[in-house]
Amino acid sequence: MPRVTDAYRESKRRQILDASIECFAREGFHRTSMAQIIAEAGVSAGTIYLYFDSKEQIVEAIAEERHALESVLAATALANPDTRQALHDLADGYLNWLSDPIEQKRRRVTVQVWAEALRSDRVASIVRDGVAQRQQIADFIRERQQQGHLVAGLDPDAVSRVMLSLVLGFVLQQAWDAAIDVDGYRSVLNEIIDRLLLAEPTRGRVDHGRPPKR
Amino acid sequence: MPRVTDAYRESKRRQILDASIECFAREGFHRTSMAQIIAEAGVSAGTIYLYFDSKEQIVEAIAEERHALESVLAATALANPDTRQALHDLADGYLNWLSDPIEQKRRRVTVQVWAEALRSDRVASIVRDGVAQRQQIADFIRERQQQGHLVAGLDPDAVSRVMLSLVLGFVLQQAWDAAIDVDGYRSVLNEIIDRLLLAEPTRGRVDHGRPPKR
Amino acid sequence: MPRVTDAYRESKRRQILDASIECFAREGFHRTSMAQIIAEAGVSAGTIYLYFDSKEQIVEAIAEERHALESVLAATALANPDTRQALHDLADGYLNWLSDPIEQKRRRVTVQVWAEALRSDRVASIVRDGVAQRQQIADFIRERQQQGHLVAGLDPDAVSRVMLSLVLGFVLQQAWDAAIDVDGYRSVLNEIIDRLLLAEPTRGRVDHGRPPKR
Amino acid sequence: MPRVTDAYRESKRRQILDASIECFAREGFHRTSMAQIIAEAGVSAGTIYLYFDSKEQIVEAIAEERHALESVLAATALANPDTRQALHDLADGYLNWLSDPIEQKRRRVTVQVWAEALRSDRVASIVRDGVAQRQQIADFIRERQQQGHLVAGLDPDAVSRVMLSLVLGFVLQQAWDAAIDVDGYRSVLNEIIDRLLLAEPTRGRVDHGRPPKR
DNA sequence: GATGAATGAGACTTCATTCAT
DNA sequence: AATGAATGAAGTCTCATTCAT
Repeated sequence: MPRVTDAYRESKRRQILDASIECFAREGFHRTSMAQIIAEAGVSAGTIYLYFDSKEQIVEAIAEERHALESVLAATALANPDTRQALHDLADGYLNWLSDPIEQKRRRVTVQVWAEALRSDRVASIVRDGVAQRQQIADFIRERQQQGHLVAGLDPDAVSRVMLSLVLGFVLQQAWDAAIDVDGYRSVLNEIIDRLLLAEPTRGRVDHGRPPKR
Repeated sequence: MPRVTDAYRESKRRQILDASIECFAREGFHRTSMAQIIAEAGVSAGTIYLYFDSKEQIVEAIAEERHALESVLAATALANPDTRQALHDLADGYLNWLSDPIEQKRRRVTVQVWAEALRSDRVASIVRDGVAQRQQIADFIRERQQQGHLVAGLDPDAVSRVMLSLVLGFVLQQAWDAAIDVDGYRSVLNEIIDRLLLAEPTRGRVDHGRPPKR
Repeated sequence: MPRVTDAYRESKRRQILDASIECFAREGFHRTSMAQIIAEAGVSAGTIYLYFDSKEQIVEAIAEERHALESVLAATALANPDTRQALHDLADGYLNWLSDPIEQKRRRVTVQVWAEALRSDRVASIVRDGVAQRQQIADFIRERQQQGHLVAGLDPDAVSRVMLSLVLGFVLQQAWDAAIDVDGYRSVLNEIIDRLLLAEPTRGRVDHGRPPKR
Repeated sequence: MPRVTDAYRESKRRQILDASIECFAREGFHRTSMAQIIAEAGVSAGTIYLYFDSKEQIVEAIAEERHALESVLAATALANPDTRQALHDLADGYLNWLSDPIEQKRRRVTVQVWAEALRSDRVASIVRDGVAQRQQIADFIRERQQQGHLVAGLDPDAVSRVMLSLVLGFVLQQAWDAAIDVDGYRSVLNEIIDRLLLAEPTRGRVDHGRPPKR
């Protein structure tokens, strides 16, 4: 069956990747044997190695794919000149994507990629690149702060880290418990966004209970 | 009457666990062989099996230990009647703990435990138990909302999830990049806490740039 | 009527054999994969199997080719009625051939063929046939002994084996170290030939140092 | 079965090496699978790797062993002050050793080691070291030439190469055909030695047949 | 005739665990 | 209690060969 089209190759590659994701989501990278991937993909051992150099490389390909998808979201949402809307869209975009049931299985793999990044330099750099979109958010924060649309005084970099945490943490919690209440999470996220948009600091405006006596 | 004292057994167990954490932090659970743990711990293969039934069980023991430590923090901080202070103390407590360099190596293991929870029911239930302290936070939020110390209208459960995310996300980011700016992160965290303490919703109070025309 | 000419087939066959020799000389039979031969020859996997039934058969074809070349030498040299000259020509012929740089790479393959002969009956019989030219030398020795041109009393068969050894040993040593001094080797060879031509035994004619006292 | 004696370890190692030699002699290095060695040695797969790092290393160990044995011969024989006797002893020593039926199987492995030396740097250096004993012979020749016990005018290095060839060639021929006539070979060897001991060159002393007319 | 993607048996090696000492 | 040599199932990957195109 020589000289196949690129589309054919791509579909075969997809087939292997999908089978791998299926297995990885079920059993984890390390508990998944090539034999399982082979069975799931319905191809022979040799064929897999025609498309990937090693099991490790399959993991990397999946990691890359994951993060490629993510970075699109930020770019489009943050283009909105309405600062509040931009941030809400970003949050909504992520949460909608994350709650897509089709994606949930894949997200289990993402969590494993995160752990794998601690061990594999290659995966680490993929994760680092993926997470680098955080810089877009930091830039956005900085810019909108200068325009007076966002409360000043907060380190844009730190804000972006906090926002990243809100996504990462959601992914983790959802991976552990798929029944997580997305809408509630979204509400709190939006509330945080709105409140961080305030120009004035608000500290001390409400009674926080009995103040410590020291 | 035991042939060895409990203290002896305990110290040997620690020795094995510490060696395992060292190896796991370096190479990950699955890439760490018993032989490596054996070398690191300076005990024999047979001895390890006198203290643990399997490699899996070592992982579980470490997972358990991790989460046992964490749950103390929440309980003490949240006892403070000053709501704002309680939450700040909670955030500070976590961040201080997390930035303890001694703990940083161990946290790499924590991230792997999170991934492992997707595969092992046993680890999953340990993680679930550990994360169950979130309930304490939710309860705290609910109670203080009723007392009027916290803005109403937000689902306490969702708020607690958000707060948990802020911790999980920090741990991840720090595991990937130990040089993360803790103080900046802390400031933003505290700012969020303060602003969430506001009794009044703040939506629309500031100019968010050119509003969308729809 | 063949679809392609014999010349075409032959050139393609050569191309494959040359590529194989190249690879075999570099990596050995067993470490050379068909993929390497395919790459070196610039043909497809399928094509190779149009010309050879198996990798094994390529080895055999090369072994055959090697020994076919060798057997010509002996025949021509030994036709010379001048016994001494015939033997010198034989030695020179071999050594000249063996020191031809183009042939040196191929000789590395010869050494492997020798080893392979221990395993493959087919290769063994090829080597045996190739080495059978030794019989020509034995016959030559016997004949010239009877004519009084060569010292009597030596088993012609054994002499031929010794002469074969001198060639085999040279090939081996040269395969291990291409910088071997050919001319020195040739001198000694010729000296041996000359001295074996002596009609008289020479034992005891020179002082061999202090004789053992037993 | 912990803490075994060195003797135990050594015997186990021998067991594995002997099984390997058996298999290698039968099938060659590359056609012998670890499974075959395992079966022949009667140990488990894991055990083999307790004694050797790889299949390759077994080959190297065998190569080393082969050549270690050989180098003893030369040293003892050449110590004899009677030059003629020394060389005869050397030749006899080798041939006796080589015709020992127990050793014949092992010699089939030696031939493969020679071929392997073309591919593996490690094996190559072992062969080179083993063959380096040739230097002892060259030194011996040089020294005895100076003492007038050996005909001068021949390069000692070349003579030693010729002598090495006589051994290598015998090994090869015997590996191909175990029925080789050792005594005949020995006679010719000794005759060559005797004749090379002559102080006077002998060229031209006998009639070599009809001289070429040029 | 030529191609080269596909095959799948089988290769080497690892490693968690056991158990005789 | 402690040891560590031994185990052997299972893992990843290779590669000679085939066959639809």
